[in-house]
Amino acid sequence: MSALTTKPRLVSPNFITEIIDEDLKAGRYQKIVTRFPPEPNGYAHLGHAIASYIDFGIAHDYGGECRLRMDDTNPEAEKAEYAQALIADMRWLGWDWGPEVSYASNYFEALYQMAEKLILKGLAYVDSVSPEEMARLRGTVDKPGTPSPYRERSVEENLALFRRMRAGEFRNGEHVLRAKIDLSSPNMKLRDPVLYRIVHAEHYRTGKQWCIYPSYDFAQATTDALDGVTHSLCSLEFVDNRAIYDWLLENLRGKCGLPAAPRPYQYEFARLSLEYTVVSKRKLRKLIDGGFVRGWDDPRLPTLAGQRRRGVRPEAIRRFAAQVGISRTNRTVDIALLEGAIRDDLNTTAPRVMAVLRPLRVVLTNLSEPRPIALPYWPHDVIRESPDGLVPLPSGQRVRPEEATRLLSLTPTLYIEQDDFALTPPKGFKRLTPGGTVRLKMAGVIRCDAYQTDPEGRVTELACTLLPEEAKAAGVIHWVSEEDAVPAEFRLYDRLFTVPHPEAEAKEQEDEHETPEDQDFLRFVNPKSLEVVHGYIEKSVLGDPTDTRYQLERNGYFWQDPIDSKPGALVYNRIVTLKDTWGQSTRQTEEPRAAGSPKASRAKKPESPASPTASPNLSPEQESRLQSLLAQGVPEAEARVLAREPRLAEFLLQAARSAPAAALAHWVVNDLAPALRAGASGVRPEGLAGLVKLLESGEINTRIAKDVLAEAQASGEDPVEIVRRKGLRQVSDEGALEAIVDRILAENPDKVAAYRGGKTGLLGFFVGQVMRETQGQAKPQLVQELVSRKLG
RNA sequence: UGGGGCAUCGUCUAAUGGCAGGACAACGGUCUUUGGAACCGUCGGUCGUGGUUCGAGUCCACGUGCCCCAGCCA
Repeated sequence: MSALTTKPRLVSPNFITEIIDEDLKAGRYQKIVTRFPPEPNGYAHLGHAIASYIDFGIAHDYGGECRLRMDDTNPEAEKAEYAQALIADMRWLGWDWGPEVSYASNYFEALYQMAEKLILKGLAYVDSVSPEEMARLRGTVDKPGTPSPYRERSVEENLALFRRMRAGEFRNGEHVLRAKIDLSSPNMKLRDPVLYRIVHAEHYRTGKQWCIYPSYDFAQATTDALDGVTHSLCSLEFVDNRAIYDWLLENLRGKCGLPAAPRPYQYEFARLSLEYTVVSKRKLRKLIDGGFVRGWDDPRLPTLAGQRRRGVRPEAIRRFAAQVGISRTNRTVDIALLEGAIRDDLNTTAPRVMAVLRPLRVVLTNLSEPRPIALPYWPHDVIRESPDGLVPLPSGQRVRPEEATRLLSLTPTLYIEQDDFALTPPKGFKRLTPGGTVRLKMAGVIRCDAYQTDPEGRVTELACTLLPEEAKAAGVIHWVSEEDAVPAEFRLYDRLFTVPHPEAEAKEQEDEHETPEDQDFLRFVNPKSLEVVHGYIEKSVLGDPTDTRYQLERNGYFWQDPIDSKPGALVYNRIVTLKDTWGQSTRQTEEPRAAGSPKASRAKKPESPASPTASPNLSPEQESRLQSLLAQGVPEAEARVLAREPRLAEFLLQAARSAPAAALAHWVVNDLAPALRAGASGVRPEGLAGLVKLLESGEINTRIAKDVLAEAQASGEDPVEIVRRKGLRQVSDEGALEAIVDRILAENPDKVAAYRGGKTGLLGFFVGQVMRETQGQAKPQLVQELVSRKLG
């Protein structure tokens, strides 16, 4: 807890931190250790960023550690290049994993020993059927698997075979090592999963030292344990694999150098997808190979390399990750959330300078000589909100606001944006028009007196007059003097796809046209995802560090492309646009947000008009049980549930020997059922009956009964005994309750006013307060009556 | 189809059984030498049907929808 107060927490509380809190409280672990285990088979993308944020962030929040581990168990897919890139990306994000990167491949020998241990214990066997045969024998989701003829090999034979596998005596696919678990398990993952397979391939780290490699399941569990991981967080598609994870660790703990306790446990969270892009490595590769983008670091890609090259700062990505948080719900994040995080980050870190992307030449007819102008790097609001009153120069040096300027000059010829002049302005246009005026930012108001056009009618040059300072102008535009103008290329990036969910969209089409290949998502690539224009940027930037991010006023955030930009040939990437409320209203309804979102297909109102009281059909036996229950006064809703579940009905019947069945039924169905089904209820029928009698007599209230029952289920103590031991009793003394009600009302004058103002939902709040105050013992009906009477 | 997971404003996400709140988006306004930022406001939600309860987004039942699992990938 003390660690939390020193640094702000990165990950907001969630279902996993709840588990951690409990584990820590129970003393199960001294220190939290998590891990981020990417496979080095491609470049990290925003999905990795989110996952790493959760793994590293939670470790950070608990003052624990997070290991960065290369999950390199498949030599055919992995490369040193990818591992290096992954490490660089994680470092860029700012994560700290201590001095060493962990590698699954470092543990190959230890893992091998554990596999032999499993063989020795008769828990693993060498199978020698073909892959096709194994698939056939595994059965299907509704047919159990059948044992392979090799399943009952002796320990000696298995051991000998496994050692020969390691020695390289067999070809790929001839044998595998399998865990002997359960071939008829409804969980397909448990049907004797493969632990080791033969792969004659060169591993980027271990070379040809090995020709057998551990599978994902075997490696995850074992390397987690070896790394000292306490909480192993992974994504939701591995929920079924957790059973293997637990099986392995339960059988391996205390052996082969693994501690008997504590051991790591796996917890899963949802991955997220992002609109207007794809993240699967296969699809990214298709975009690259198909020439749609220029490489893994193309600024349009969701790869971290791409985002970095685009100019996005790691702070922005972390901000984004913090916002999307962590959950178990499949989600597709609105791209605006990412863009917002990037803008927020840059707004206070990127100095403002001017550049004209699509230049239109302007001649000031009444300006004879250059006029020097000191332009501030920062707008008023950033200056005002600066915590220390200082503001950075592009060099990073913090200075007083009045010193944060650069010197430019207004000259008789200059450039403005083509878009900032309109011959026939749309309604609401606040820029320059023939005969109209506009203010040049920090330089003065001009009036357009004349314009020249080319043969096609395009405006090529404006003749303007510089007006006195008091002149009125509708808007303010940016500009660059010819004398200060440095030519530059500007790369304007837009979304990579024209639809928010290219994969879903492609899938739908596939269903319709039976397209054989899954190439269809490529049809939605946005042909205008990159627009290159040539314009001018003010020369002040020449003296700045090349990695300076700027806001080019009114144009968006930019920085120099770290690879293509050269001193004589500047290239700027647009990191993100500015929010453009004008453009939005003008652009009018273009893309009516294509359907195809995963949620769009979620039937909002499925509406089953058929049967309002849809109850499943009962077998004759269940039907007769139902009738007998009804005869004993059990309400129909409960009776139906009980009729279908003999175990519950039996419990009720036993309890009903000493209390009325009608009063018992809902307790059995609503409160006890889950534990009863699992055969793990600590409450016996007589216990429930006793409790219900107390309730019926008015000695206790439902609140108390519920709490006591929950406690009894967990501890096995008799509920009536708990009531007695704790001295629980319903308080229905009106005078006593009234005093408490009065106090609660007096303590919350604002809520009282709100209630009287019509916010009647607050009744529950007041009752809740009184219930809390009396530790659940007040008679709620009475409290409710008192509260509404007093507020009435 | 067997097993598993999930369901809260358009999107993301909160709410020990007790005020359905926040962020993004949208819309409107204030302010602004950026049609930016900031500030204020508006719009808008518990998948459905029953049940338990003084009180249900939360517990129970039955539905509905989406996702994952039948690689010697991870």
